[in-house]
Amino acid sequence: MQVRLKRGEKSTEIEISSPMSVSEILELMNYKDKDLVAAKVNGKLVDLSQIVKEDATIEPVRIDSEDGIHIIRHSGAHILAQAVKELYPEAQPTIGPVTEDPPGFYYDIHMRNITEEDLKKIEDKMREIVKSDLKIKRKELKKDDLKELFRDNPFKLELIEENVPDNSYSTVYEQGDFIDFCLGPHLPSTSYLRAFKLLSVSNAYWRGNEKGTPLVRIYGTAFPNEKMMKEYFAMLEEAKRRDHRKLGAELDLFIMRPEYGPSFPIYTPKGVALRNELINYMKQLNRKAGYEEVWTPHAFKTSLWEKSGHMSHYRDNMFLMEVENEDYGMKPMNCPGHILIFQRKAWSYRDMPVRFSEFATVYRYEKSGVTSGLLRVRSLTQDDGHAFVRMDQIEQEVGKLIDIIKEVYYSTFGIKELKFKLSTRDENNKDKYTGSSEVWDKATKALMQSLENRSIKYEIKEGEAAFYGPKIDVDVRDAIGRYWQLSTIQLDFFMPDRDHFDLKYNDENNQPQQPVMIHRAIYGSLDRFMGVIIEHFAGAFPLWISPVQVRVVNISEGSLEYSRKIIDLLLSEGIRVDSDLSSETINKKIREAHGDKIPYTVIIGDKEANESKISVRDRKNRQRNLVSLESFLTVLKEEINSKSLEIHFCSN
RNA sequence: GCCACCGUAGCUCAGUCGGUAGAGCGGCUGACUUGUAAUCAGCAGGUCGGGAGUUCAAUUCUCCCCGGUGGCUCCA
Repeated sequence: MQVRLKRGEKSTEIEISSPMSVSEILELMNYKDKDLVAAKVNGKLVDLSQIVKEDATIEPVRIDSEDGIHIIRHSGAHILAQAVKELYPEAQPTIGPVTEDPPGFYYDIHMRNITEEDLKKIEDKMREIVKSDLKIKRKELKKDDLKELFRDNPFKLELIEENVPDNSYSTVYEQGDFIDFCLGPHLPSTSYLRAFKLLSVSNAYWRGNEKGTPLVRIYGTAFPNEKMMKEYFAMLEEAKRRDHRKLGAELDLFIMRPEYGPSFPIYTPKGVALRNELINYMKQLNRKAGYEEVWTPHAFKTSLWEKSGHMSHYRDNMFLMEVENEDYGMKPMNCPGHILIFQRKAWSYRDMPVRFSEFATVYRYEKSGVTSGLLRVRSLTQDDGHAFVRMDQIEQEVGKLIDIIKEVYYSTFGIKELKFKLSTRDENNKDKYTGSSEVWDKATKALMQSLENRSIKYEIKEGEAAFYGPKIDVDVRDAIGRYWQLSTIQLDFFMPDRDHFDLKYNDENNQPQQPVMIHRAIYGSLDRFMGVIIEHFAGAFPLWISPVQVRVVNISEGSLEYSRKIIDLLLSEGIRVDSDLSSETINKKIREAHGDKIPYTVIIGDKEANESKISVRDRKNRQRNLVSLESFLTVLKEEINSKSLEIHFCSN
């Protein structure tokens, strides 16, 4: 047999006469590497113990390669499970996958709840296992033998039943007394786990089903060496500094008073300055896209929510109240209100699309464990909008929306880490959905087409469509790696139908037709979007949304009067200005301006006052002395109007 | 909602092996009048998240509640 060893560009070949393992072959070829953990044989990732029986190309997989790291973490999960089994013999391991984001692994185990102290003990036990350098052995077993082996573990039995066809084989991995049902590959032995740490304990459910068996989930991470692990933790610390909850408090953008309103953010003057800029920008885009702005009340009688289906589908998330024997509900969504506006008159096919937009605060009761800073709250303001369109207008309308999303995220805010998702119907469970198959297929195709026309990469999430229609969602990553949904474009065949609001327009033959509703939001939740951009800019906002654009500081009391004059002039030009005219030192004032991430600090001393000039320092430590106020204002206004992502004045 | 952890001054945190608490920053007052990342001094702030229990005594121990943080199908 011909065996070729491939290392990057180089390759060498030998001839072997009988089947032998990868490690034997490598030894034969004099390939020695203490960082070798696995190999790719003809492109397939396998253990070093894998027997080669035919012509093959072998690529060594080192511990610090992408595949190597994956294997370390996978074996880390096994060692974790082994440690748990040794400490708690009654524990039943279930699944233990590698996670991409955050980088690491977890193992879900059916056992009693454990505390952080227990976690320490488990980690110590893992170190023992690593130290004793147990060989990790792969074995092939028949399905029946697998079932016999795991007869005490119903979870593994379920997995075996599900994944291994009758009468066929699958693999287990054995290290010391521990054996796990697993496809592998794994490290050659436990001592290769050189840098690892257990991170946290939480609670998960078997198959993610809240009514299923609760499991203990233990999170950990592992790296090829201590240095890489340290770097990772340092990076995490850095990310925490961007956390919008921390920055929101430091920059005085919003507060929370959980004792009075858990997860109801309260916006302070600076936060509102930022919000207003975001709102004005979006209102302008909405107008350009043909949306007419409307306003609807914050509560309606439940009769409206019954008609819209919210009382049957969304009741648990609604704030309900009784007033004078009548039931009311705070609005969790705006669609029914906008439908009432649509219904106020008769429409022609020529009028379509009809579009309404509203910056509307909605109220949703979220379960106590799922709220998080501004990213998931119970009162949120949506840049909501609804377009009522003809079937043939879907693709164009959706395309326009995608263009807006691209403009807002990519161009205006420079946010590139977006994930587009197309949620479609579960093809095996069509009864769950309203509307005909034909309409669904057409609509899904239209969504797909509008994404592809703009060469946007997207994931298809089959089965994640709402029961009333397919949708496109845009997710973004936060400072600590979690993804949150921002924009959404949802098609809806449900609310316009005869059983609900029975919406109509007349076609060219004067026949009544049912419009399709497009629910859409670009920021999604303004609150969430604020959280995202606080983290994205780490609080150093572009000038146009910066709550304080300019701070004026004086050097000493002598320049007080001239400082006040400059403040008034800036204010009269519509610049958001604050000042520090206290008797503190200039050193301290500058330090604080930097801490507050103020874009421009205007410094006024005797020199400036005498020459009727100003000096400007920016938050990047750059400075221009003795310039005219006019030249500064020109640049300020240019940066504000162009929504510049950079501040330039001090760079020339 | 479930699991773990957490809740001390406006903020960040220390502390009490059970005897009702302390620092820095911030605030206020005064002195200093400063030229580019913390001037000095004094003062005022806390029913130690809420409730109940154990105890001569609870911020500290126990239980309950309220909040916060992280996690809750990235399938063997």
